[in-house]
Formats: sequence, structure tokens, C-alpha cells
Amino acid sequence: MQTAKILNKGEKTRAGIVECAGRLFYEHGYEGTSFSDIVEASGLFRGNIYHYFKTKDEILRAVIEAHLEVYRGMMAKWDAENDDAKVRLVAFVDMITGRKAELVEFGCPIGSLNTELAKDRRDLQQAASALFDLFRDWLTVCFKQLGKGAESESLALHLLGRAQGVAVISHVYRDAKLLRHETKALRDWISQL
Amino acid sequence: MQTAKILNKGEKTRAGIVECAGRLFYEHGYEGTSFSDIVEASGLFRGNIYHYFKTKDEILRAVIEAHLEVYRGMMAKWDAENDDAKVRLVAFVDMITGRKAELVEFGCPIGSLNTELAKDRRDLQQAASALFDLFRDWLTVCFKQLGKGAESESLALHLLGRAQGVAVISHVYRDAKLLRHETKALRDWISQL
DNA sequence: TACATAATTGGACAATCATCCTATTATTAT
DNA sequence: ATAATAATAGGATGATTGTCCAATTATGTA
Repeated sequence: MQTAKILNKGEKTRAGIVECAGRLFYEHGYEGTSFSDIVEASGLFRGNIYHYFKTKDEILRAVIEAHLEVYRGMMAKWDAENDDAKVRLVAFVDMITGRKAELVEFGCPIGSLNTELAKDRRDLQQAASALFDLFRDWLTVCFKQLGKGAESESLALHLLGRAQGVAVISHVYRDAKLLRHETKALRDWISQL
Repeated sequence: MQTAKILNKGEKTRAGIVECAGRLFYEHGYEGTSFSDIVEASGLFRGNIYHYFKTKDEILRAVIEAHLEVYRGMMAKWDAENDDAKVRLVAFVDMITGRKAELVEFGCPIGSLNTELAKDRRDLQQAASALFDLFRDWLTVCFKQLGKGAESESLALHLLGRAQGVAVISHVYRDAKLLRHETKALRDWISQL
């Protein structure tokens, strides 16, 4: 259960910066978001933001940490709500369908971030790939519980890849119907495992 | 058959700029490549490049055109060499395996370009999506020839998506074995259509 | 209440960005 | 050969980038 932590003034400001930057990074990319954009969107002053983060890179690292926390919470919920591994895998696919609108408009927040950073910022991409690791490991456990043994990780990466493919194509063509069609195929694939 | 066109001095310079910029855009992204980078890599002067292209955007459009030409040539070759549609589909997958090294290092040139541009440069992404269209349409014809009728386009987009997913995951994890494993799965999927 | 630390303010900084400009030199068609 | 055009040379420009810093105000603790 997520207990609402009491934040003092500074912690609130910091969390506000992270949330604000996170949204901008998702919608416009990391390089596509300037420091001035964050200043403007947060309503704070440059110096104030630099009081909490030494560099823009550091803000991104905090954003990644925050996302990790959110996804960890989701997985804990999926684990708590379902015993059957197949149902958990479907919960993963349902997350994609549930976020249909934003996926079509902005792409996968994990995939597009990693793809951007992989080009020229491998140091940051290493941090961002932890988001993939989180899902890979969780999916691997699911497949293990389905008795897939040694090939569980392969299956996890296969499903992750399928999800990425769906996100890329639906985003490029801004087509929600395509996303629905492909996620249905994923559910069928899971049911006949 | 591709006849080697005779280029005068200016046309050679122009083609050199496009080739050079194309490589930089692929390896570092479009925004990740500065005009100065193109100046340096091409060995030309700023003013000279601006004599051929009014803006950096225009260079990218020329790069996209050049890629379209290359892929059209590949498809023509695949069509000429194989009557069987299944063999043609496998030729598509073999292209991925054949470019394994660069896909793992830099990602899919079409997918990563579209993903980057979709964030903040939708005008350019529209031009870049023509590269996806080219493959989608060619694959659709293949599936039609396999008697898939109305669902041929869906199957084409499915295969495109699978290919994108493979590229993203292999690139993020820089893992060629993963790419080989997943392309094998694609070949199996084609054979049992 | 007083003091130390945290938070905020707001401007300054050099570096880099894409683009533009005027000369000067080559090339090509007449 | 000569005139018209294409290509090359190389600096200048203003806008934007991420980062830094000193001064001021607010907060929390002893």
C-alpha cells in the first residue's frame, strides 16, 4: 500500500520539477526539452531548479527513478491481485491498451526515451534501460511460473519486443485501431501459451 | 537495372552531402547532428552546403528521398529474384539479419528516425513515414499473393511491427544474439502462414 | 527569539546553434 | 574566347543552449 509521504516545502518543489520535466521529456523528448522549457512549465526560476539539480542530466535521472517507482507499484498491484501468471501477463497487455491515447500520440515512454538516448547519450541510456530491465525481470518470473523454464527470459524479451513494435507502429501512424488489433493478438498469444 | 548516372561536379557534391548527412543522422540522430558536424564530415564549407540546401530540414528530406530510392531498388531485386511470396517475405527478414551489426549499434534507420521526428517535428515525420509506407505496401502485396485478401495490410503492419520490436530491443540491449533469435521466430511465422 | 540552513530570486555567462552574406573562383554553353 | 551561371570560400549574425553565481528571503530548530 502506497502511504502518502509528508513532504516539506523543498521536497514538494523537487517533486514538482521531476513531474513537470517528466511530462516534457515524454512529450518532446529529452534533447527536445530545453532548460528554459522546464523553467517556464514549472513556474520556478532557473536558480531555484539548479538548487535541486546540478545538471539537466540529473533531472532526467530523477525522472527515471520516479518512473521506476511507479512501475514497481503497478507490478506489485498485479502480483497482489492475481495468482495466475497468465492473468498477470494479460494485465501487462491491458496496461498498453489502457494507455492507448498517449501511446498513439507520444509513443512508448520507455522505448522512445531509450531510443533517443542510445544515439548519443549512452551514459544516460544505461540508466533508462533499467526501466526495460524491470519489465523483463517481472515478465520472466511470469513465464517461469508457467513452466517455461530456461526460455522464460527469451519469452519475456519477445513479449517486450512485440509491445515495442506495437507502440512504434501505432505511434508512427497515429492509429489507435491498429494498437487495439495488435494487443488483441498479444492476448491470443498469451492464452495459447 | 540501375544504370550509373553521370554526375557533373555540382551533382557529385550534392550527393556527397546527402550521403554524409545520412550517415550522421543515422548514427547520431537528426537533432543530434549539427550543421557544423555536416560541414566537418563533408570537408566542405558552410556556404557551399547552403548553396545546395536552403535549410538543414531540406538536407533531411533529400536523405529520406535517397533512402526511398535505395529501398525501392532492393524490393525490385527481391521481386525479380523470387516468384514465391513467402520467399520474398523471408528476403525481407534476411535484410534485417544481414544488417545485424548496424541495427544493434544504431537501431533501425527508419524506426529511430520516425520516432525522433514524431516528438517535435511532425512535418518532417510525415516525410519519413513514407519509408514505412513503402515497406507496408510491398509487404501487403506479398500477403495478397498468399491469398490473405482483406487482412493483408494488417499482416503487413504486424510484420513491420515485429521487425521494429526486434530492432528496438536488440538495440537497447546491444545484443546480436537476441536479434538472431527473434528473426528466426519471424521466419518460422512466415513458413507456417 | 535568534541563528543556521534551505529556498528563492533574477541576471550573466560562454558556447553552440542554424542561417545568411558578400566575394571570389570554376565551369559550361555560346 | 567570352559571357552567364554554378560552385566554393569564409566570416558574421542573432537566437538559444546549459550552467553558474551572488544577493535576498523563508524556514525550521535550539
